[in-house]
Amino acid sequence: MATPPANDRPIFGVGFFLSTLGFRSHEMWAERLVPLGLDSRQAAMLLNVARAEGRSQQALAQALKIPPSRVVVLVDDLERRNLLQRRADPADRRIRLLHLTPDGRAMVERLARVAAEHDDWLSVGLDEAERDQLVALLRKAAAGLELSGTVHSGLAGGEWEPADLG
Amino acid sequence: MATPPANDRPIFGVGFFLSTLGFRSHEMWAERLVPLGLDSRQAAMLLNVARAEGRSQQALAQALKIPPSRVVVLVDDLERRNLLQRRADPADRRIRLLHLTPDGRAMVERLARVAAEHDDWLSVGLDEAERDQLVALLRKAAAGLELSGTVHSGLAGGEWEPADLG
DNA sequence: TATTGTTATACTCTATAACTATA
DNA sequence: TATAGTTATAGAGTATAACAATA
Repeated sequence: MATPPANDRPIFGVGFFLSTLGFRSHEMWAERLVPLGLDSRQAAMLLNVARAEGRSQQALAQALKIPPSRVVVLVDDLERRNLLQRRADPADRRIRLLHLTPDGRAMVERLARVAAEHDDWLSVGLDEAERDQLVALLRKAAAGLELSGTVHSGLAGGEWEPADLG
Repeated sequence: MATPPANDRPIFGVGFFLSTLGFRSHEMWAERLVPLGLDSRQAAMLLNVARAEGRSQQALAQALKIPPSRVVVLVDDLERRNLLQRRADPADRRIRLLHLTPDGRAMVERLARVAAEHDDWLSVGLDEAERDQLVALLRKAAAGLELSGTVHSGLAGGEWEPADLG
């Protein structure tokens, strides 16, 4: 049978559950970050830099889709707390290269643990097979949306920029 | 085999994809509402009232988890545009009962069509079986989270408050 | 002249708290 | 006195635009 006409379809479909669960996931993620003293964006920044140290602030702003002016203050804070470090680019002195400090690297590991906890919490209603299935389907849906626009992705290789994590 | 230790688990799991896709879903949903002249919250309000006409503003505020003061201005706007109507409660004159106007009902039907389009768009990478599977898994995950706190739900009966739709 | 990072400004949301009218 | 709705105020978060240094 074909897809039923719009009016016969449930309002509570993919979009509804995705938005609702996504919202709740983000909400809870932010809560888990409080003890770490991190903003969800700052967490994303740390993970992003961890994946490619030596990024410029500009690149980061683009990946996270936030204005460069906002990156400044967030990096300011991370630098003050010795998690991130701005280094000069010998080739172009306008650019600040972002690097993790040892504390920053420790924080990234902590983030990985918290993310795992978070995932467990999110999928508490699912058994292991279902959880794998869910991730696979979400991945596929994301690929179909060419989400590279929103979250810079190289989906083909299974690589994701954690731009919006949180 | 058991769940692997936190540090060996991918950062890009359920939480990441749920947040990312949920965010994108909401973003696109809001875009689709622009031509209708609706805010995502206003859309949720209309759907909410459609499911139970005669709700009070207070009840609506609780269901949508937004302060009553905010409900006022949103209802003001919807009333000005003849989509919603405030009626006096004969039993308690403090209360305003919310009802859809004929225009409001037409708008709800339009919303149903837009929501169907939106769902199609979201699941463009999936075939029909996969899409059904995804909804089922999301539903199950939502049930596991006892999401009734965030989105007032009677999940058992498959009934959802569209509080956070969008 | 264009670009990186920065600072300053202005604006949009949002929540909070005062206020009124009923109960 | 307590509650529904409303109004007013103040605060957070955000983007925009001006600015300085370098290319």
